[in-house]
Amino acid sequence: MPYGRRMAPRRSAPRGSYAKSADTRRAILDAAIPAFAEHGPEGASTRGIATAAGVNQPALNYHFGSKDGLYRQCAEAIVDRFALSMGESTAPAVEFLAAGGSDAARAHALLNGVMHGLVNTLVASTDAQVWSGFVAREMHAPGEAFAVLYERLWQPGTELAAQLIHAARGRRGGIETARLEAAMLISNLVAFTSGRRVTKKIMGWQEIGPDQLAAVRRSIARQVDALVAVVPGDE
Amino acid sequence: MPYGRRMAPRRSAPRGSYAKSADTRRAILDAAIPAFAEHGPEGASTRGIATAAGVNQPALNYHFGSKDGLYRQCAEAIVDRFALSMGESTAPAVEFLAAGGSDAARAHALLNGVMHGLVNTLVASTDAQVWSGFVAREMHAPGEAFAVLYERLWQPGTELAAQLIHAARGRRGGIETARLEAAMLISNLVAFTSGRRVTKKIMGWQEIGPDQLAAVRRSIARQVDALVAVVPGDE
DNA sequence: TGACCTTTATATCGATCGATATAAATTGGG
DNA sequence: CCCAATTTATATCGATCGATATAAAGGTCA
Repeated sequence: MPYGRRMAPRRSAPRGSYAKSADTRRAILDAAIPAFAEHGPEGASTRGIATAAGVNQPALNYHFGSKDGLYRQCAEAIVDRFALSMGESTAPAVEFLAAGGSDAARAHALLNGVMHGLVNTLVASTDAQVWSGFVAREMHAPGEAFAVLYERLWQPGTELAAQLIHAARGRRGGIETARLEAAMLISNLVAFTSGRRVTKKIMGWQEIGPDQLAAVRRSIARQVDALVAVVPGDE
Repeated sequence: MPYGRRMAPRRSAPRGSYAKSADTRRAILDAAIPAFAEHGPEGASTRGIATAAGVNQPALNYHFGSKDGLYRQCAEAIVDRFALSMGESTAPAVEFLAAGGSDAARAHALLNGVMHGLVNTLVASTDAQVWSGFVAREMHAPGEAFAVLYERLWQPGTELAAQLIHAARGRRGGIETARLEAAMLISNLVAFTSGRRVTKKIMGWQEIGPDQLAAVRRSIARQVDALVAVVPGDE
């Protein structure tokens, strides 16, 4: 029986050097992420994703095992790409905190840098507009990807901002309050990710260009300044 | 042919006094809203909604015409309930603005009142946890309900907050900036609606009780104070 | 109470879903 | 170049989807 041998579906990239396979996987992921973002894990159809990716439908099961497996890999891919985009602005902040840095002014500057990078990644880039639908859905209705997004995105991101707020206050005031304020500070930006369409309509913006980005950065910087200036409990 | 006469499905409440029908409609809506919120308009099944509502599946088509018709009515119901919950805190603010009020301190107080009401409605109430999934999804992936939510929820809500910010600044600074800041101020609260699960996990909160609510209100009030204290362009 | 309208329940249709058995084509190591 | 492993393509399965035709029950008012 020379042909027709059945194979167990793969769950990870092959060891061999079949280069084409990696391209197919990438094409499927690039089609699946916007599909899941728009229609959700239940509403998106494997046939639709396959057509958009230019492959046939069983290719999804072959490369990712199942629809849920593909969904999980989409989450991993989103986190990887987000981390890649944020690395430049978070690396010095992580280094500063790991060294136990206590220079409040430097912490303040690093916090501004991280938020600047976050605005670039989430507001200026068009990729994040696709990711945000995926991420927002998983946040409200936890599914197969919740653990990945929490451990690698939400928790470390919020904690980094919280530590920087705390350090910028000279380590005065509670870290719990700093965490809450970090979560709310980051939440501001959903007005330009998930809520981008509504915000543009309300603001009468045709697009989010340099002028609009500058306005967003000004508003964020003002919030950071106000946040750092007040030590909770001291008021 | 005494039985089996076919009827055109209804699209609105019947004129007569068949009281039971209103109960059925309400039961279907109360089952449909969380179903749509969790699984989306495509992922939620009419059979699942019917079972949860304690009715049979064709009842949905009979009372709401179609799945899309039910989805639209869910949006209307959510906006109605939201408006009912917010009326107490928005009414005096609307009145103040309609009268062309120019007392900046009063505008500041009214803005605090509106945000206080918003925290009560979105963070303290459990209903909003269900609504938020519905609303957030429609915000990112506009569907049958986008127009209703925009015209009756997002646009007037943001505009009210923007006008109050502007008035609290003594009408100095641009109204556009106030609109942007209003949108971002309100966005803060998604950390406790769509993002409630993640925020609770990050904060280590078992529940959002009086202490947690007070912390949220403090943080919002500080943001409002900082917002009003700075007139954009004057810095 | 009887005629009529409204509402609920049953059965079923065609379409589409995710998954898989199977076959064919492609690729890389010897 | 050839054999074996990998990847892609075809066909089809059972399950579930939204919708509707039809039947039965419940309510209203003369």
